[in-house]
Amino acid sequence: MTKSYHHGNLRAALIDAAVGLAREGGPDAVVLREMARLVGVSHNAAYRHFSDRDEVMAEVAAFGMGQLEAAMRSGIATVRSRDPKVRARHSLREVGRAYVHFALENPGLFTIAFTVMHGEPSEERAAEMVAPYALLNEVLDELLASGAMPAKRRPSADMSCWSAVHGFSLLHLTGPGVEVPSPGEPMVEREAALDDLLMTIERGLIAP
Amino acid sequence: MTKSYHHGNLRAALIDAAVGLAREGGPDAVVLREMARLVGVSHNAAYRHFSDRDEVMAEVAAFGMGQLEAAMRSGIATVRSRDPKVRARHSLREVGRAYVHFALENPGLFTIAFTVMHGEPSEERAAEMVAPYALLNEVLDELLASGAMPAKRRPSADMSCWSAVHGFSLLHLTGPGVEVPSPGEPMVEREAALDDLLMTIERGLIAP
DNA sequence: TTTCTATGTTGTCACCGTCAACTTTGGAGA
DNA sequence: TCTCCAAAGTTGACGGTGACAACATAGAAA
Repeated sequence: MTKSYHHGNLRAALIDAAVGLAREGGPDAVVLREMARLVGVSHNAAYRHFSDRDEVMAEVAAFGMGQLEAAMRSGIATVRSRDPKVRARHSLREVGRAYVHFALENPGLFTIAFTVMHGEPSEERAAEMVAPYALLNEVLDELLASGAMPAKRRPSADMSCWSAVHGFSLLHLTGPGVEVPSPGEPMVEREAALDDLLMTIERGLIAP
Repeated sequence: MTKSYHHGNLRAALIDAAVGLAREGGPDAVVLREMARLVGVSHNAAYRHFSDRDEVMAEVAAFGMGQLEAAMRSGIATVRSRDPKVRARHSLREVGRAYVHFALENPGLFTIAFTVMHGEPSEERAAEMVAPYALLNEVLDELLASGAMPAKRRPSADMSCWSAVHGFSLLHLTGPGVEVPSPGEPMVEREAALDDLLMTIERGLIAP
């Protein structure tokens, strides 16, 4: 409460502001001075907590990855099937769907999460950044264990699935000629296209 | 030759410089003042030929799309098969491979080509921006005509294929945890993963 | 109570995109 | 051939940004 000279936990507040900016305007909207303004602190205050703008971006990216992972887990949690094969296949579909939905609903965060950052992150941070990828691999392991997918397909399956949903997301976010859907009809088409994509990948992994 | 006051075709020269900067440093490296410096003209000279930095970026993007389309055509041109079905399938693989290779070899151009631009482009420019997409559709039409792919798959096939190669490209350019390969061994793994991706999509489109 | 260091602040610099006002040039019309 | 004018390039300025350095303050440790 003491809003005197020392803020208390400025770092967290700044990250919060940065996430807000990121949500609204994407990477370019994350401006150190604007963060400071939002928190009610002078420009340069951030430099006591971050060495760099890049460090702030890394923080936002990590947050975004966390949110993405959570969304993917929620997607998996909706699967009701008991039969292992069916369950694994449905799980794969739902992580994919959740991935795309998150990207389309959180363009700014998603974009920043997948923006290169040159600094070497900590061990823990590195793990955080690949959590969604790790989760996908869990689902694929389940698919393999259920016997639904030939073993030889497993090694490259992660990259294939990830590529598909990642590409679909980005094309709909920044692709040329891909109509930006105002909420309504186009959403339906987009969902249909997503369904087809997910089924195509699934067939590709499972077909003999 | 007359390098006096009037340059002659400054616009083209500036675009040239912009493309060079884009190649080396990606979007952020395209700096109006640096372009002017490279061409040997004062800052602000560009404003006689472009209304905006965005307009320059649009020009670079269009150039990149052109290069991408050319690369894809070259890929198709390598296909030797005569049998329609085989030929169509190989063409699909090779456009995909060319797409990814272009992206990985021209990160800056590729990135800018897929960067949103808010202004309404001309009719002609719009066509230029979707040329790679149009080319993919040609190949898919061929695949359909050859009878290799069920007709009901055709409508969403474009998005599925495009998503896959686009995602693969971007994940390898900016993905977290995807090791940046110095020329050598990792390239081989990457090519193997790409092969598997292309085959997975192909199976997904063709499997009954 | 004193002091010392974390944390914020003020001031400054270089760079960028953009606007406005000025200058030069080469070609169209007399 | 001469004149003049619009197109093309220049100079100068403004606000905004990330970063650095020097200074100020609070709050805990001594």
